[in-house]
Amino acid sequence: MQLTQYTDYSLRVLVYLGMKNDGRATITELADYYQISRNHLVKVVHNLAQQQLILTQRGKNGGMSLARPANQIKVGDVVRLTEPNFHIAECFNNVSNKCVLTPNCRLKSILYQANVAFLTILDNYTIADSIVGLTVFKPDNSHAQG
Amino acid sequence: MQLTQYTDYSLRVLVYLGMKNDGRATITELADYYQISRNHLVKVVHNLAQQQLILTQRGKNGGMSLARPANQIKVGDVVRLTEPNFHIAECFNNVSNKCVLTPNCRLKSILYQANVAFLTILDNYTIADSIVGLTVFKPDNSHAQG
DNA sequence: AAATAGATGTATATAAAATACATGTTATTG
DNA sequence: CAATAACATGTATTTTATATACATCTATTT
Repeated sequence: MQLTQYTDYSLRVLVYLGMKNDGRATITELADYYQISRNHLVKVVHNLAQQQLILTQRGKNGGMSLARPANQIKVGDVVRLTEPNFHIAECFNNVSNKCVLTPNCRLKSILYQANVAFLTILDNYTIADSIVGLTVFKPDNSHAQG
Repeated sequence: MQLTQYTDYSLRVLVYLGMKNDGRATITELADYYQISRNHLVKVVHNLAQQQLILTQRGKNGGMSLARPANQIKVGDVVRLTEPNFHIAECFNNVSNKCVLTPNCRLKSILYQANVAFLTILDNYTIADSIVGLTVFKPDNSHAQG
């Protein structure tokens, strides 16, 4: 059981923006920081903007920023808006489902309850909660003795 | 977010065994009933036997049966024993993790709590609970008027 | 011994996800 | 108003995970 890297990257973008003093960043800056594919990030950022989780600005001095304060963005909502589906088992996909137990099987509602519980926990936290203890740039210890 | 079909099939095997009066079945019987790949089921069944969730018997009149009563097999345990991993995000995989936020990021513990909540719900149910209302063979309504 | 059924390992196919590439659009700045 | 910076968008390719197929072995029963 895992979330897609797409969702992972989406969360990291928001965390980075929350960490930065000015709250702004470009895709290139993020790709460099996380050492991940710039091209992939382009799509992640585009989706975050479509979902109104961030604001983007094209052109020179453009970039992105959080659409609202980090403490008002629930982790659960981010996951709901970025994860492609929550087809926990085949029976959750009405199109491809071929299980002969449907619709009498109780497993589906059990799995659904578990999925709800998963997202409910994430709803108890915001991007701000994820950031505690993090800073974009490491503290300046360059003058400290090795 | 989804479980693998492997886990889905594992659950279906246990549900089928729980449904049957004699509690016994062969791989071929299951593959026919669910209309799924016999070859794939072979691996599912083998794993279920290794995890001591079912007992298998080779040879003529062989087959499988539940290792213990259906009401003593938690859905959560089945999922834990069949799902290949619970790497909710990249940072859960110590081998491949390259996220620069590790280990200061709080997201990992938030996602872990959600994963625990997911499994905890499944621990509240057994294979017997999943079966309620199910029978292997449809009730005989052949004499009823259309 | 023959037939049945699971055990096991390897190989292939499929599907999903991630990544790369090409080009377009918008905004700023000098 | 031209040059540049940065996001937008669609398509193609690569990679990985998962599912499926195949071949052969071992065990059990009759």
